[in-house]
Amino acid sequence: MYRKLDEAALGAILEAGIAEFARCGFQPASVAAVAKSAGVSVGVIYKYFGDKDAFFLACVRHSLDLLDATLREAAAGGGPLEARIQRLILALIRQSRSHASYNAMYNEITSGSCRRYAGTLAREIESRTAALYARLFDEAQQAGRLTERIEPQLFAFFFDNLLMMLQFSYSCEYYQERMRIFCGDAALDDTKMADRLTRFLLGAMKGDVCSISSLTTSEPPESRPACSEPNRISG
Amino acid sequence: MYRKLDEAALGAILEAGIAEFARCGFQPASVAAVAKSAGVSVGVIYKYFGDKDAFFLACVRHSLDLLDATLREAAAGGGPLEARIQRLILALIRQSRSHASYNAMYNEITSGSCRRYAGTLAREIESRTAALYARLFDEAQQAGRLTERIEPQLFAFFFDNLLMMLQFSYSCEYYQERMRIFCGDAALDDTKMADRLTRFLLGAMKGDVCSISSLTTSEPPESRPACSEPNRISG
DNA sequence: TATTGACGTGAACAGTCATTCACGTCATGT
DNA sequence: ACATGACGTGAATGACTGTTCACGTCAATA
Repeated sequence: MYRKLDEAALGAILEAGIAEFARCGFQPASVAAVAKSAGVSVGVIYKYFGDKDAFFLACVRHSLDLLDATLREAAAGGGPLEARIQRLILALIRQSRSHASYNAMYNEITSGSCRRYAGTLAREIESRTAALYARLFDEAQQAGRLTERIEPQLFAFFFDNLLMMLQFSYSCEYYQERMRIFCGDAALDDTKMADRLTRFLLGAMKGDVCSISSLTTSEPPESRPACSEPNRISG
Repeated sequence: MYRKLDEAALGAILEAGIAEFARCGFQPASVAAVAKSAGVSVGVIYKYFGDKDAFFLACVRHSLDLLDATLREAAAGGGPLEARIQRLILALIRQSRSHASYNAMYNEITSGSCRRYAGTLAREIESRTAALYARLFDEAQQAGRLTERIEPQLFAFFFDNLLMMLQFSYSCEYYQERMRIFCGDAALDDTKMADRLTRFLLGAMKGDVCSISSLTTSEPPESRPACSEPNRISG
């Protein structure tokens, strides 16, 4: 019992930390509660991680590794773009259900009490997916699969916005409740949700070549043939 | 000085509260700090609002009123659907910039330390927009302006997801940094951002009538004519 | 087996914060 | 001008939490 903690014990501490931070947020999380839930004394957390701040960052990074693996696995398979997107969405939904704490902790990271980590963590967390998605949609655009009327980075941004909200919707209480208000029972059917979001995204990728002529436009990336449909219906 | 506080003074306390809750989150927010920043003693906050929980709810509701007004105003004008959507987006972006605390507080509401309000607040906050958007897209679908392949409520859900993330992206530090990572300088141009998101949404509304035949489909709301384009390009 | 010291333990400390309430102040009514 | 009491004040209270460190334990070594 008085030997250095092994990998598994440290992992258990990190898991307990993730659960606690996800449950309360950074500041209200209690180090003593983490220690108790992990079956160790507070002392070891300070010996191994320094202080609460460093422990928090360790928890974030630990959860990042696992999320990364999920993402990579889901994105790895080949196949048509549509199928890949749908697979990614479904994987994220399922991962959010089964590892709710991980996603809930992400939500906590974005909160005000983590303000001083905002820059660092945003860069650490988002730059990977940002680059990945930007490349994906850049290639799609070159292959003529993504409308020329939206820059690939912006498309990647909207895409990730939808994915993040979907993850929160399956792992944080507030967002769960919100999804139920919006979708009713439709929220319960993972396959349906993934299917509809895929359709939504594919529609957005194809773009609407008509009916935007009247809008304020700022340097449209490319002009397109005129619209062949009735122009608009005011509602 | 020893008269009952007037409307303005109470408003100032609520504003100070919103700023504090937005800055730290619920638990770390200090009632004493709010009192100091509002120029009153802690006592009055307890006299007028009961306790910290009740004060928090009062702040949320106060900010809701103002947000509601913005939303209603932006949604009120007529005109073509496209223009209305774009106007709404632009209004939300500008409102997020000018009243960052309000949106940042929303983000805090979704956090774990507000768990016990999740149900109540979600219902209070979201049901208005949820119903509004669902009706909007229901009408659009009946007018043939929204693809039949997505249920209006789900479309409204995705729509609001995008709007929420956009608001956070202009008011919370973490999301601001994230947006910069994804979009670079494009994030700075409000008109451009509103324009691109509008295009994205209009594309999604129109839907992609092709190329989903290979996907897992769950009870597609309606069948559509076969696609006339090459089917897919694997990437 | 005796010794050693690396290691985890958890009581104790210092600081913070929500909440209370005895008190001082001043607008009002006479 | 005085008495009254409604009202805000802010020091005090009690609870809680991050962090430390003197101590006990036990695996390894000779």
